[in-house]
Amino acid sequence: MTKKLSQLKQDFTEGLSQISRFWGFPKGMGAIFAVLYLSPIPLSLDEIVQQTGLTKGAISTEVRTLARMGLVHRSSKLADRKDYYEAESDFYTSIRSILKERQNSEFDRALRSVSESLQELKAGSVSGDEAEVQFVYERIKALQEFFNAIDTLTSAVIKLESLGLGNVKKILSVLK
Amino acid sequence: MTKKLSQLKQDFTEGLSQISRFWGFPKGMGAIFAVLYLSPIPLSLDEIVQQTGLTKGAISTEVRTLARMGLVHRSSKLADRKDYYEAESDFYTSIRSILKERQNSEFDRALRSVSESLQELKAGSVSGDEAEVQFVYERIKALQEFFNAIDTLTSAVIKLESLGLGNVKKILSVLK
DNA sequence: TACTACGTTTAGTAATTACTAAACGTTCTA
DNA sequence: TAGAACGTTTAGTAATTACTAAACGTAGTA
Repeated sequence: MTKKLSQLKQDFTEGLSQISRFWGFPKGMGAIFAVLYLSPIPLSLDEIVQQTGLTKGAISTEVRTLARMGLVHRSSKLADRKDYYEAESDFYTSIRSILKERQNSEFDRALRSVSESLQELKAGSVSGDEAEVQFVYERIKALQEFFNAIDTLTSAVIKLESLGLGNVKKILSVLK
Repeated sequence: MTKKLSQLKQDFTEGLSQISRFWGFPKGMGAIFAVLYLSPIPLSLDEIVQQTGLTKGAISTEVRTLARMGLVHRSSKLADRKDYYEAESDFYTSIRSILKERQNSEFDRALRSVSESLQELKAGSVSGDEAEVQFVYERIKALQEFFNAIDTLTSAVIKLESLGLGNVKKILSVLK
């Protein structure tokens, strides 16, 4: 029982869409990436429209965030006004740029607010039941230390010029 | 300038709500966790209602998923029909159970569909332009290898009886 | 047995997010 | 200068998700 290549591509795209949603991204984003990832040549906006069924507007914005995350790259041909996009094929590279992206986002702001709470407690400028204040202090401190560990870890990953299979293996060997 | 402990707790809760949303969880979930995390004693559903402003229904369901993820624990006092909840305070433990959670979820299904695509290509049961089939095959294979690496890594983390600061440091030392 | 105190489920609503369709601005071409 | 071929923005809609209010089920108490 054979299957058309186009059908296979579609199934694959479907799968990536789900994965995308699972990670909290729009499913359209997964679809766009999938189409680009399976294309041997860079595609224009309109070609992506054709292959995904989404509208130009949606793709225009989503492809931009994909580019910001380093998952796709924009290029252009001389004497052609169209933009072309192709998928980054080294996922380790992508991961790094996603992490980088996330470091200076909303998350950081929220994180900072946790730090602030801790500062206030440290400075003794919080009134309330002594024992409870102490308890809350310990807890928030523990949380912050955890966040710091995560942050250190991601920074380390970002700094690697390539997280490759080699590094993954190294990590594995240390962990067992 | 001093601040009431209750105010500080509220700010902190606000912060965790944002972080929760950032990671694709309902913000209420973050709030519930925050309240439990800052409480020296386990809290009943109704106490959580009071401190978060959410309804019992919502909390009932969300606290359950928190428990499934290993972020909170349910307990009960003798001669008291109420359920009590307290936060897991070792985040490394939490991470492990979250990872465990995720391994047998939607994600796996989607992942398997990718594997299937690969199988079909391997078996030669896909018709289409030869060169393109080959290209698609290479790409999907690369993706799967990446997924496998991730999977191996998370499995390794899950197996550690404790991912502690020690292990984090080990990883760091290997990476640089 | 009926009453109360709880947690859960359900049906509906509010809020958020993903998307569409169409107007728009810019740049190139004639 | 007008027109065409683009990508982008915007205003509105559809779909999804988070939540509320209230009915429900169960177990313990009088």
